[in-house]
Amino acid sequence: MSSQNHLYLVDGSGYIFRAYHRLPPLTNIRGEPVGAVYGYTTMLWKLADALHKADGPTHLAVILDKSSKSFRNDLYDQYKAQRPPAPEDLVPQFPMIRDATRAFSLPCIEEEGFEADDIIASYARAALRDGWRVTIVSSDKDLMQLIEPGLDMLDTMKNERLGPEHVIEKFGVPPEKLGDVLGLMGDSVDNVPGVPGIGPKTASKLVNEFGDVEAVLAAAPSMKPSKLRDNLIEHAEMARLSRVLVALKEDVPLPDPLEDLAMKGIPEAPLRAFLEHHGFRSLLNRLGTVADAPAPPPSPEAVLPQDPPCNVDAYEAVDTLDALDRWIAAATAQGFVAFDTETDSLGPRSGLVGISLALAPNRACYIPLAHVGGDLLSDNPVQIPFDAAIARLKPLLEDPAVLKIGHNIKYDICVLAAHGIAVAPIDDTMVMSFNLDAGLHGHGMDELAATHLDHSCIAFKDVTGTGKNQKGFHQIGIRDATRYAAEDADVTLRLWRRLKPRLAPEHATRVYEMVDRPVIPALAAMEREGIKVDREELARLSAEFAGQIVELEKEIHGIAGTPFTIGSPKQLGEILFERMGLKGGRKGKSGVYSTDVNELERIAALKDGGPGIEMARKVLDWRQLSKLKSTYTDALQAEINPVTRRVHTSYSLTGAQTGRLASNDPNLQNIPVRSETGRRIRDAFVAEPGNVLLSADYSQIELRLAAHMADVPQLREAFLRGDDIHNMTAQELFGEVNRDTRGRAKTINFAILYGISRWGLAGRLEITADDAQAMIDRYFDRFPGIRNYIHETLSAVREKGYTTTLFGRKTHFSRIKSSVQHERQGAERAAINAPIQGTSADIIKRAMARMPGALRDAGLTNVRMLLQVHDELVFELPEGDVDAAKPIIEHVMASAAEPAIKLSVPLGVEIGTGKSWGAAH
DNA sequence: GCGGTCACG
DNA sequence: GACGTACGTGACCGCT
Repeated sequence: MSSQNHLYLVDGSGYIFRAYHRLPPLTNIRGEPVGAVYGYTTMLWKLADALHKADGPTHLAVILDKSSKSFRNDLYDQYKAQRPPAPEDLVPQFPMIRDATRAFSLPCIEEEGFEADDIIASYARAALRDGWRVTIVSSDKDLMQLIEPGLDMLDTMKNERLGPEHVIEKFGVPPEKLGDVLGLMGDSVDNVPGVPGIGPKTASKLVNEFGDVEAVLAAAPSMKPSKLRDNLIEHAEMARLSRVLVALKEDVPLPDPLEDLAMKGIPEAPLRAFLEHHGFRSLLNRLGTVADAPAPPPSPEAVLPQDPPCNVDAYEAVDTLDALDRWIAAATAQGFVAFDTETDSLGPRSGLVGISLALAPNRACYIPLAHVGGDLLSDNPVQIPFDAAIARLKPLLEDPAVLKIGHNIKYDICVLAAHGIAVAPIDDTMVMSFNLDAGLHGHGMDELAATHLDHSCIAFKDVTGTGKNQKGFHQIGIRDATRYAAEDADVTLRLWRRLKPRLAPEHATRVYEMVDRPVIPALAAMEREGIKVDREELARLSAEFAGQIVELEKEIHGIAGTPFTIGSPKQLGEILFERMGLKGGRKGKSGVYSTDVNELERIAALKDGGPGIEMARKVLDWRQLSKLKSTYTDALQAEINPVTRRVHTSYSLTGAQTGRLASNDPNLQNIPVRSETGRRIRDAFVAEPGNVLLSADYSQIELRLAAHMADVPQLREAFLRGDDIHNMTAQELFGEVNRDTRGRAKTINFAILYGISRWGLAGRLEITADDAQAMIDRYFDRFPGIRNYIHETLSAVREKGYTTTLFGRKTHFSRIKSSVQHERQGAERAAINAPIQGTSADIIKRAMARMPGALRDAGLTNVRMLLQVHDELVFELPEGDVDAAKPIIEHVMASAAEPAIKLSVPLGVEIGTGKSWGAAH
């Protein structure tokens, strides 16, 4: 190894902005936001660890921006003028960045009047003059101008070194010409103007042709007449100014001499103090022995020793049956394998294109099965015959002794089911993450890789492109496909090694193994099955609605006295409240008048509203019909799968923080039912000839759970007797039962489930806040268990940061300690609701997981579960099976909590059948 | 990409 | 005294 000095210059400000946007919003043990600081600390550690290693630093400094003003503001007063202020949960992290740097005993350099980029450039120039090597830790494009022999850049998030070839690839010019390209194209983030109409492509073309900005401007008059020519001439001065603004100043006086930046290794004491201050526990582990302490909550990061970084060039493209057999044998011997399927499109009925496997970090492969396209001949044309590969993979994927690990494995189960493979047993890292960290961050693979592995995955878009030129994965060359696909399996395996050991100590095993994992195969089957939709019926409705919409439009424009876009809240608000002069328009924070249902209904009920009353009524009708047409009758026709001729939704297990499912593409959980017109859409969801649809729904499940969880004897006994619960509440609260008191009691019952506020209740019941408060007090006096439940739920969430359901599902509420009142209050209401909504979700998931087996055991092999709508399950079955299926379905649903949980209230299930979903209700 | 609106439990 | 007003979702639209 040479004794050459190697200076690392860390662009600290750039790093934290990037870390802030890429990493989840973690908080430390005191609830302070530290996501960016955590990322920054691990990054510094990595650098400090590499001291004296090949390519590692011998000298290092962190450079920060001291103030927002620099000499560039004197050149151009608009420089960085429209930059938004830093996000409020990032601001307090800036001083912590300095603390972190000091904890490593590293110099932190900032100078008034200069930007970090200029200081970095000046240090870099000085070091190069002395014959040192230089690495700039940043991914800022301005700094890329500095790249030259002996100076490179390092992107620690992508673990990528950037040399001149990177600049050429990205900007089409070598680093020394980059300033000219940046000057011409400008930079909207820094508010550097550049020349209008010139982006990276045009800029690099011009610079390559003419040399630099001055030469381009000089050549402009002789170009062929075009907008480009005009812009170059008209904005020549802006181009010259921009060229100066993007140039880096390389002669800033150095605050500390180069020699003072020498690294001394990682000093233990200050670093330990810093890590303990923030509770970065796994980093403390890395430091060595941890002081004896009662087991603190495990930190969100890794517990295992660091794995080697992902090496996408280490992955194998499997091109022979022998090679495939070797991978299968190794997986079988090991007893677990992470895998991922690649398909030609999204959705539960997509076509299989290839499969990747991972056995250990960097030990992963991709098995291309259905790639096509001419350029493959030069890449890797050899693919194993599809059927032969499937035949070999099936025993592995079905082997009860080999655990198959996927990230969102429901998708892979769907795809493989099309080829007769029933994947089992399974683990799912996405669901694990959800069961551990719901409410803290998302659970997509890219985000988890960044959080837990400090790794940035190859983006799907970077492989396939976007927009109209986007390719299907089957059109991707096998070399690129292997890098992407095998990396996904590798990352899944790495995530599994981090997340699986956390389940038991963090008490997430129960919900994972008893609720969420078991429901995956049932959901996959439902998605594959789909539901039949009567296209002709939808088309009839679309046409009918279209006619009515046109009529209403004419009438509305007539009342307004001018045509306008009714669907634009902005235009509608101006018509109503300015042109028509209606009073009481409320403007939201965006300055647009509110025109929502409440507002329009208020206008429609005005005594002196004049033409406004007609207007409001017609707009309400127009809105309803437009919504039904665009979202349902039009969109659903397009969702009918041409092969199965049914509609296949996709359920997200991690979409709702409370543990509910979410349905998308299309959403079949919000098909209209409340309005008469909307209900006609449910009649288009039908059974095949000879079959019927069966709808089974839990009656009042959330109120029943509240009665159990909050221990309210009157509610419990009312449910045991089978009484009408809202009547009972009305009797308790108002002493008499009639339509009015029952309606108010119902509103209050729901308000309780949602976390009540007197203001909210007052708004709903149209009474004063004082009266609402009196009603809430009375409710709590009659049902003191509810008051206790709310109190205990809030104490627990404030202390632990999360709520739990009866099955142990956690939902984290990081805003529960927010200093912003409405954020905190919002979190409190959500936390009151989460255990109830979440337990209900747990129960129906358990029913769904058991349903296929229960039906099979009863010999009902033609009964298919199709849909879940939170408290309702929809089945399709032969007419003749209805009588046999009803008691099975009823029993599975009613007993779904057992034996894990014994509820003190019965779960009521109501069942209906009919030829259509509408008729089954 | 965001806010407004509205469909559901 | 201002703030904004019930919990959880997803899709579509207009607008930038």
